[in-house]
Amino acid sequence: MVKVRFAPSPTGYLHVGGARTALFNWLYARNQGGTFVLRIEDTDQERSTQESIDQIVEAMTWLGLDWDEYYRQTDRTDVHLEAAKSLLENGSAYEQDGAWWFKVPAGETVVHDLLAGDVTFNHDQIKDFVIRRSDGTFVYNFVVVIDDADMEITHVIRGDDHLTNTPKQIMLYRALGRKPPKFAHLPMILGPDRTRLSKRHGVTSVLEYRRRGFLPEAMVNFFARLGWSHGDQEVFTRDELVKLFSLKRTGSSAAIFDEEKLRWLNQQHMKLADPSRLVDLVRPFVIESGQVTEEMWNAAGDERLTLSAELLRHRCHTLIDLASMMLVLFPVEIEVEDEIALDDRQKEIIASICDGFSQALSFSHSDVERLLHAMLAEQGAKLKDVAHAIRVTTTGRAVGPGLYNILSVIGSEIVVARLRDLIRR
RNA sequence: GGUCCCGUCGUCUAGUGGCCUAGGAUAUCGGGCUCUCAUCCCGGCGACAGGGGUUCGAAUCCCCUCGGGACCGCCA
Repeated sequence: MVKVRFAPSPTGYLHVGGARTALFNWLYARNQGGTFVLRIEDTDQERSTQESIDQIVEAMTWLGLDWDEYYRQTDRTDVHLEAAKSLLENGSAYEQDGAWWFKVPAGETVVHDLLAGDVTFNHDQIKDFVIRRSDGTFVYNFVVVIDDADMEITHVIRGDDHLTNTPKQIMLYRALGRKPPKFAHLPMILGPDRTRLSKRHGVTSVLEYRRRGFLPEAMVNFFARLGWSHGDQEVFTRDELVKLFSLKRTGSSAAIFDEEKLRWLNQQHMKLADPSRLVDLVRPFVIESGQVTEEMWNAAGDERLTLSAELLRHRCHTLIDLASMMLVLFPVEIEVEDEIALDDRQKEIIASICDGFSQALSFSHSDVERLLHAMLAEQGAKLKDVAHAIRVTTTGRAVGPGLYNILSVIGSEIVVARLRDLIRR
């Protein structure tokens, strides 16, 4: 039975490196039908905050990484103390200046890593280390071993910044008479300058990506492909990842976080998403614009919103892009990106189109097409003569979906209002 | 500095001795489609860090060099 854990320290938000580690643990557990534990490593009293815990939980929940068991390390102090005492008693540890130190024995330790292979560490290079601070609290390298052993974690999957800690931990397992778990050290995620990813590389907070309009399934897909692969496939649903995931298919070299590919992947998942879910997801972004009220949103009509989301999602990479495009559906003053000046002839044509539109009983894609062409024929004009002016006036932009489609979802009332406004100017 | 890990197109990767004049994706450039843009389709550019071996044959195995990263804390 597989049991894995993700063990973040609550000293800040969940960053993309941590999320990737969490995901690989979660995928492994779900693929194997095992157990996934979330364990908050809050033994650093100075820097741990409840706010960080809340943020981590929220980010994990957003990504859909659900856990089967939850612990806080500081809740387990009694267990840690018991174990530390036993090390003192059996001579594996000693007290000095109020702190308890683990005595590193002579010899060497081989880490049998599932990803890195066998890595040998000579104990000459490893100094005695503190397991219990003089203030009575315990340090990471110690509690991680006690907890992993106690919770019967079978596989420790974590970033390879922990690889050189591993021999210390294996020594502790031995001194405690416990069997070490299997280890798999994941390559790190680096910034574009190939150094450890940090805040100076821009956005590293998972929840920040939510704010920037990314879909959780796109993030999950992207993180999975940082290190793991399955042939030539790039786009995976969550279920596919669970089904296909394997540590054997995981590489061992560091990867750079490339937002361009994430943006592309986000678009792929927006195209895969159920349109009505997309509407639900984009809603807060539209409201956040400040131009559309809850009432206006509710009055817009689900069908219109769904149709427009389907129409527009091919043209955007994030929910923010989609939200800004959907603004044109509402009776708001739209920002026109380039000024349209009509000659008298064009005014005449558009006025006639407005007349046609305003009498329409229904305004479907084919209604718009029929009406538009009827009016153009009457005026002896071509679509090309006024298409650009109509598009820019009704949507604010020179580019967008097919004209019939976009006019149809905007609706005759708003379309006519915007066009008449143009003629008057 | 010591120890350890890593090194295929700009980026993510496929590749586990012959299927590789190295495949896919992204980005980028060009073409097609379209009222426009996007999607989509077609095509171009673009990599085995370097040097030695081993072998009939090496991106793949070995050694050295170089480059990058991590750890070396009473942080995790």
